[in-house]
Amino acid sequence: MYTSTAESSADKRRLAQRDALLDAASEMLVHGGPDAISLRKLAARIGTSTMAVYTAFGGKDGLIAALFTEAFNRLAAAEAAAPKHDEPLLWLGELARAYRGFALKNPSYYALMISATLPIPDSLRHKETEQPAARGVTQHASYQIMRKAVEACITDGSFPPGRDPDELAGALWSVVHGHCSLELAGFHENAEAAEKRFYLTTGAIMRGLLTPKGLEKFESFIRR
Amino acid sequence: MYTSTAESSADKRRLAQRDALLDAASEMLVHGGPDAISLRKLAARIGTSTMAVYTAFGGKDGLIAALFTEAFNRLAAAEAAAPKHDEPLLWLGELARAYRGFALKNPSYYALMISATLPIPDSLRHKETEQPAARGVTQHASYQIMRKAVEACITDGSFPPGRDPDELAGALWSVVHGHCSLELAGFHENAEAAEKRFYLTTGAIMRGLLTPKGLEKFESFIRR
DNA sequence: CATGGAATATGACATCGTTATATAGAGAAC
DNA sequence: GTTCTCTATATAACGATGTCATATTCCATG
Repeated sequence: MYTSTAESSADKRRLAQRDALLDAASEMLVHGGPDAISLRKLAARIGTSTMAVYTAFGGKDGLIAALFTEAFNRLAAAEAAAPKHDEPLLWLGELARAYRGFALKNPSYYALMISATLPIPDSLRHKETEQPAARGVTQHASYQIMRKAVEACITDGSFPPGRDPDELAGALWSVVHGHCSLELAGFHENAEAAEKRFYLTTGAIMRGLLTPKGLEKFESFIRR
Repeated sequence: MYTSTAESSADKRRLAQRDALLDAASEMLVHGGPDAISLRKLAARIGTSTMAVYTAFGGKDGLIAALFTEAFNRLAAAEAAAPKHDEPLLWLGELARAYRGFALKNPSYYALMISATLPIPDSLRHKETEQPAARGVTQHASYQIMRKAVEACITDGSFPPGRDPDELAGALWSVVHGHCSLELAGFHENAEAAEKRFYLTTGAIMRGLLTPKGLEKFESFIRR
């Protein structure tokens, strides 16, 4: 029973409604933000009752948690869709650009990812796993893609050899996330100024991490 | 009437209860996070009714907005309490350390500041001012202190002359905020690893922004 | 076809923010 | 000092929310 890979029609129906719930919740999230997700309205939208959310996700917290992983999956998809140049440095730049593009185009999803920063998110932490929300993000594809690009920059000689890829990727993640978080909050004057600052800040962290050789390449790419 | 600076006893009573409400709300925020703030429990705690919140703040949104500015005031106080060395670079380092210390010691307040990142925060934006929450933060003391340190580093020659202080301060703010946001979310393995990453990341952005002279000074400070 | 178990619908419950209305209370005017 | 007016407060109600208990329905299995 447990190891049965052949999905019965009941399982298919279950998964279908789970997807329907997730899609509708996603639509509500994108349209009105995290607070706009109401179980009653959600159930009414797909013509069922609120109990469906409990059987599929165990409650609203489970639904939010599912949307949380959905957010990271979409981020990973956006990064995977970024053009992958042969030049690792250019690839890394495209990944940063894709990250910001995702944040700007999906502010509600990004807000949901950020909201897990709360000390007591109640959405993912206090369930079976006591661990905070972002723990384990480094295992996710959204992070691993950036890590791969960083590794390529190390073997490329753009980043110092022997440097921990996670340290470098974590630093870049912090910078990109910090900028996008502030930009979405309205920190900058306007969109153009924010974009200028984005390249300025990401450029600065790169200059602080690159080898002389990598820096030379980087500068040549900048002034192309 | 309007220009009367002499506060009547009614005004004093009003301000006193406003402070009482804010203190109790702050306690609830620190204790249980933003979601733990209930107008009913808050009113019961100080022995009044929920209407007090409406007369003092206009509703829950106004209360949250007041807590939001309170958060920035506390951050500014933490930065002002940081030791101010004669050496601007060291001062800047103390400010970054103080920022992280505030975030780690006041996760609920920091979460409240972060929660304003939402596209529709409903707490500060849709009222009289349509502007997002973080707009105008650059006018606040918490930012201006860092800006002053950056300016000192420019006149000091550590940062390139003619560089826009707001660009530099904004970049540093992005980096420090990004790291703290991820650290509070549980991105890092443990506290020691997080601290190491903090100095690594902030060091990298500094290296990417400093002049050769400033970088030399910076390196000498690092290996002290 | 019959049956057992899971999914769902319904309704109740506690809680929340908000608001209308009534009451109390404090300062102003005489 | 008394009265009057206006503001603040208390109370209760309203709509909405998440959650859960119970009853019903539906479907797969024997």
